Amino acid sequence: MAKQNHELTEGEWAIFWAVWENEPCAAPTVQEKLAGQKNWTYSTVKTMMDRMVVKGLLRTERIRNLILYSSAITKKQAQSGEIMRAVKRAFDGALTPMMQFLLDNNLSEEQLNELEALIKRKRIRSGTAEKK
Amino acid sequence: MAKQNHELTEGEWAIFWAVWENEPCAAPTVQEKLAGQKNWTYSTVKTMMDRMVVKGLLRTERIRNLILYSSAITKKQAQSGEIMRAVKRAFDGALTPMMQFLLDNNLSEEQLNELEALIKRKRIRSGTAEKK
DNA sequence: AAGAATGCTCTACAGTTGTAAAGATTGCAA
DNA sequence: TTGCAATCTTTACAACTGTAGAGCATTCTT
Repeated sequence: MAKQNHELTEGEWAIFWAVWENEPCAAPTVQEKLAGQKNWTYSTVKTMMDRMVVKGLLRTERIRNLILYSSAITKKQAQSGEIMRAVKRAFDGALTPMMQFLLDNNLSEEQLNELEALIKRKRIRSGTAEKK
Repeated sequence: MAKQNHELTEGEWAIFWAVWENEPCAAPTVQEKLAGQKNWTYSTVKTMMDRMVVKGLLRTERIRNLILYSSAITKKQAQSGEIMRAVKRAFDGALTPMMQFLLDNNLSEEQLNELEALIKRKRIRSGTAEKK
């Protein structure tokens, strides 16, 4: 499988979103899906995608004259990588301080409630007893 | 104040960590503090710092022959920006899905407990009643 | 078969980032 | 006062990223 810990650029993220929704898909498809959001020409999209293939982020499969691209990393991996990148840079690699920060600075009361509910639900799902 | 939403690079983060701990401080100081972690020469550090001044990330004050640097954004701002960047790219800008993701993928049982405790403590601190 | 579409390949270029050598300046010590 | 040490200034360069034009190949249409 593809090597972990790819730091995706802004452009790569945009392309991935389109690819994940449509893979396997051709470069023109990606360009169309992105139009409006990113006003990239076909050339631009194709160049970036080919670079991503070299980096091991996308895979290709040639069908006659058409080149189909697929992601070489899952959305989850990418999301996790992005979070890890933030944690590493901004919180010296420690997740809990980042959570603490979010709690203190970014979450509304409503989001706190939501979060608490998520924790409870997660405990139920995974059958873990709450520590008294 | 400095414009918000600076996307800091890896190198800029490294420099900021040193500056926040020592400001106002001279470039050689930063280089020394970073030695071991980043093996940058004085030239490298100085170049980056001067670029950061141009970008409005650092400020300078000249005392006779010495140039002292200070941060133009707080650690909090930078951390928040880094998180927002991750949320924007990897979670389409929505915080709660990111929290959900963390819960599901990155947090251990122990961290869940810790998190729950943090929420409770925060509620007490801010005097907000828990919604029943 | 010829032209139009469609998709691909090649090449290019400017801005940013990491990286640093070389030279200029200046202030202190002998 | 003369030279060394510390610091600053200038210049450079390669890799990466965003951006895209120009031309080539293939296939569809009439």
